[in-house]
Amino acid sequence: MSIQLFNTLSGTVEPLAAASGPLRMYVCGPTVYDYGHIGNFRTFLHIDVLRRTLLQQGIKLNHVMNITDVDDKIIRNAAEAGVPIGEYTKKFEQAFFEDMAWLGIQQPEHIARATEHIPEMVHLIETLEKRGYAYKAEDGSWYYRIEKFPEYGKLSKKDLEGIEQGARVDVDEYKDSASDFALWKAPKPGEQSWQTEIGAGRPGWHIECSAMAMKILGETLDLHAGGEDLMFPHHENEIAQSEGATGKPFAHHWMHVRFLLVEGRKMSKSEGNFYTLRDLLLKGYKAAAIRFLLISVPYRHQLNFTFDGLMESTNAIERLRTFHQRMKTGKWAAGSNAEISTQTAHALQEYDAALANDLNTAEARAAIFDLVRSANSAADAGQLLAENASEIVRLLERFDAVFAVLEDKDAETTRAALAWAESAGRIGEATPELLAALSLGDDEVQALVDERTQAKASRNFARADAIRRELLEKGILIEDSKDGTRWKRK
RNA sequence: GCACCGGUGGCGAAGUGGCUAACGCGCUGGUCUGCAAAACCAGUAUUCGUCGGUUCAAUUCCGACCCGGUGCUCCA
Repeated sequence: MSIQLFNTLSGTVEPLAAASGPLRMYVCGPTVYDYGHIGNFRTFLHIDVLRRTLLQQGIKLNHVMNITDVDDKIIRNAAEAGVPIGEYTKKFEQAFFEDMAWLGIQQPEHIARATEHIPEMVHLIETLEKRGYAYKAEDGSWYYRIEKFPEYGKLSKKDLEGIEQGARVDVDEYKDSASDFALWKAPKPGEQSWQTEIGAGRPGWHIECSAMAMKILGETLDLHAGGEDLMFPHHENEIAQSEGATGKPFAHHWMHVRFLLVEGRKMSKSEGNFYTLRDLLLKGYKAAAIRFLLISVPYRHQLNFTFDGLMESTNAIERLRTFHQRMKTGKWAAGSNAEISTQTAHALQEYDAALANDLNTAEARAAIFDLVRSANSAADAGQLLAENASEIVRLLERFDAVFAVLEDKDAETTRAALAWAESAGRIGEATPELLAALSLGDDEVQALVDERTQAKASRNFARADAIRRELLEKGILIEDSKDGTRWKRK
């Protein structure tokens, strides 16, 4: 089954395929000037969903993500912090990868840093100059001559006149035309710059992606992806630079992930609804729940991120995990119930079809929940047999290869976040409930659970209930069943 | 202002020119349980922003309007 993916360039849903060999995909990564927020991660999570879906279908990938480690904001913030930009960006790059791991986002095959590819960018600018697309301005900056590239605007469906009339493009006295964009910025006093064949300075924002993508993946990519905001001007400029230099299509397929809302409003610092992953972890929300919420709404739809939604995701994951455990560890009679087997096969088919249909994660999720209900029901009625259970476990594993929420690593992740908060002087932001919840280690919990089991055996229900209440106050939930007592962290 | 996207139950959200409008969470009642929890069962939108139009038939197509978002400017 090939996957159908909306292509911004053509405006239609098309099969995503590699021209040859592994699928060459380039993703615009973060500018490492601050901690990543949930909007950033919505994009990277959906790209992770794409990545995992492709891998699940046996498609080999060559996936590159860049790290923008030099730009205006970095220069400004590093100067304010009084540290060299390399030191400044390193801290946030590390935090970014830590966040990615906490959210279960897989590492791409290649990470490309802008500052490590200055020669490639310079070379590309030289090529563009030879072909008449680039010119050097009086101050030593280099610009791209947009009028030389008539296809400019084909991705974002803009026409040049509209852009020029938009008027708010920066007016730079040295440019030939207001809409020309910077390839290379002349040095300013006190700013980091590089001495190169085209003069001293630092790269413009767009050139790094063209240079690194083409260096690592070749002149034509199968897929290029990023947040919807990057469509214009960033991706449009990448196309202009790359196609101007090679005369070949830069990327066949373009994928853009929609922005999210937070509590129905756009997320912004001034609205007071701006959250980094770390903010949420310190409030006691689980990384898995954040992941699940951010991927539950398909990537082309606007997601409304709310705290109610986070609770919903927490509970929904809990239900899936409980079900997974039940199927895995339950004692089932030998054999196979044909009806359940058919339902499982149907769920698998629906699940695969949903993801293949432009990554419809909402439908894929629904297919799984449908099966949860019918299988639980059959299990309660004693009609679910061993073979059915293992089929279902296999299906859940297939689901989890993309959704990655079944394994409970939440306590571990939250402890790591708390350790960071401690070192960053932000431990005060951790909620009392969260600190209480992690105050007991697994062994201590188990000891109390064992004591309660003893109390129950001797019908000392008062003591048993007291222990249960005490544990609940620390966020630990007790479940008695025929097969013994289980516990879990809320 | 111009362009594009969206408005579906208490909340989130899928979807389709005509079958009972998925799925999750929540809530209510029941089964089970020492009591809980988990799980299951039943209930929870005569209706898909508003008003018109096309059609035998529209939530689904068209138009206007209202609301939210995005781009035109740094932004995932």
